[in-house]
Amino acid sequence: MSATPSSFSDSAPASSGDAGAPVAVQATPAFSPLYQQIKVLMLQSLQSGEWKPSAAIPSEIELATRFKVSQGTVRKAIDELAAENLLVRRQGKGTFVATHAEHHVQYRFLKLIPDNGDPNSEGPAQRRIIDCKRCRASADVARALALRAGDAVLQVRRVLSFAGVPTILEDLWLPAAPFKGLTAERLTDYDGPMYALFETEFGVRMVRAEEKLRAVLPETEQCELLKIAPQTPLLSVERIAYTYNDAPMEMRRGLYLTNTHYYRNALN
Amino acid sequence: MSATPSSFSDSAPASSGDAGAPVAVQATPAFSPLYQQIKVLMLQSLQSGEWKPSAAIPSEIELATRFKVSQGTVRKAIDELAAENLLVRRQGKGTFVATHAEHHVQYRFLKLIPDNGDPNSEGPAQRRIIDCKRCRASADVARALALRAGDAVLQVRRVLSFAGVPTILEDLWLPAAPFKGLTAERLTDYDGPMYALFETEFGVRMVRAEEKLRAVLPETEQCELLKIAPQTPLLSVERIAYTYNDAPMEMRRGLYLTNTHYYRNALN
DNA sequence: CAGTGGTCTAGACCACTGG
DNA sequence: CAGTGGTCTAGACCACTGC
Repeated sequence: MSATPSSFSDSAPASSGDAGAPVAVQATPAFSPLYQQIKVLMLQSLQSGEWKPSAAIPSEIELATRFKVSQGTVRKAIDELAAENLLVRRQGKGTFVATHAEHHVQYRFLKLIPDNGDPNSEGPAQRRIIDCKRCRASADVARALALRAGDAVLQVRRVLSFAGVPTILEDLWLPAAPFKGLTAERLTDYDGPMYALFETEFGVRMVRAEEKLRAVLPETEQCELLKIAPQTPLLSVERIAYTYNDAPMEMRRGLYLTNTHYYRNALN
Repeated sequence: MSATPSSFSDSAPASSGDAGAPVAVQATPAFSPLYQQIKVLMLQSLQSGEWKPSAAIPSEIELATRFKVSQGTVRKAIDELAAENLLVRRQGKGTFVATHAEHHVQYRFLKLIPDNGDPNSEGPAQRRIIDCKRCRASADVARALALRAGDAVLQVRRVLSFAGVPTILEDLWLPAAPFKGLTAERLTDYDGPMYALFETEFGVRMVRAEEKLRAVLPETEQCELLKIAPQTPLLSVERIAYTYNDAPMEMRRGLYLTNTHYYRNALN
């Protein structure tokens, strides 16, 4: 390495000392370590589709020569991307783009667990799509998805059952543009997590999500769909899921029956 | 470095398989990288109290010479401990033992947030200790705390209010032995998070926790304490908190009013 | 066996903190 | 200014995978 590691990004040196005036605040000196810059480049490769879900990315040595840095530096970049669940390292095999399919746990973002604590004990959930229609975004949905109120969105409603017992009622909203062509039929026919379908069919990869939980009482229509008595308390889970660049791509509201299941959370 | 890095640690393999049988599974070849071994040593220093909460630990160079490894190796050990929130790195100053006190966020484990999303907007919670008594562990509590049913435990009940509105009703159980001398008065007088008091007064540091969430309806006594109407749905939060070595040290059951607050969770 | 990620080292230099 | 954590390098070697 002969080139200076600081890369571009610093045009005029700002003549730090200057004189005369207080020169305002000069917030961040905008120093970014090399591995962070490389992380950004790798994120672009992910986002652009150069590296596709479940595929292997180039080896560390290859990336090191491509970016003209040492192996240790790309390693640190990969480490961070792996910590964010964007990449998966497999010793002896390579580094792979994370995916919602083939992920040993069926639903990575679903934290509802049967009382015995073992998500595998009851087998895969039965999914029933109730509705999938195109409509206009309400103010709430628009805000969540960073759209304008009235923009076209897709609304999906479904019920998940475990061991034949309806347990989750979900409504979800998607921006219409990226999901053009999504129908109830495709949702029903697809065998696997919905987010896996989004990856393979629409090229939209959900990277992280935030949930807001509340205890609520159901409305009568919801009682019918879940086949429960009125006044049964339900766990309301409102989720916003993000793709790369923190762009919101899904808003979802689930009602969870917590008689035989619970929402598990780990605090660190 | 002259010594082999693999260290001791493999005396009698516990003869897990027992006799006659097919020799069992021979799980791990028991290879442990150097930095993991050092991490264990550092954990011992934390657990033994050699390094106290909020104090600085020795510098990386100092630790490197003490453990006779390179700085990079202790660095990796510290990195992991920092990722687990056991240590806090501060560039230019040193590495410090994490603590529940002086942590800019008042309650590190409390995920209930006001609707506006800003935990600071309503100031500190008002705490009212209702009860603190010594009693015998029920089967549930005993299992959670790894005790025997009937063992002595302390039971605390309290109410947290925000802006004068009762919002959280909590019952919590502690093993009596480590918390000998805990009284309602000390709980009331102490100004700061309860876990901070546990650190300074009893040398018990809570390291992580697991929560199980459900939606429930309150009993009449609970309605009175929270000053709510019957049939108000509440978020039930059952927590088990662990100290070092994954030893459970607290079982807690909270009832959260989610009219003006929500439980926030981030999924990665 | 070759190729991949994982560990470890030694040393140079940078950025931040505080006296 | 000295001391701390943070970055970066180059190279050696180890552990794991699959052919």
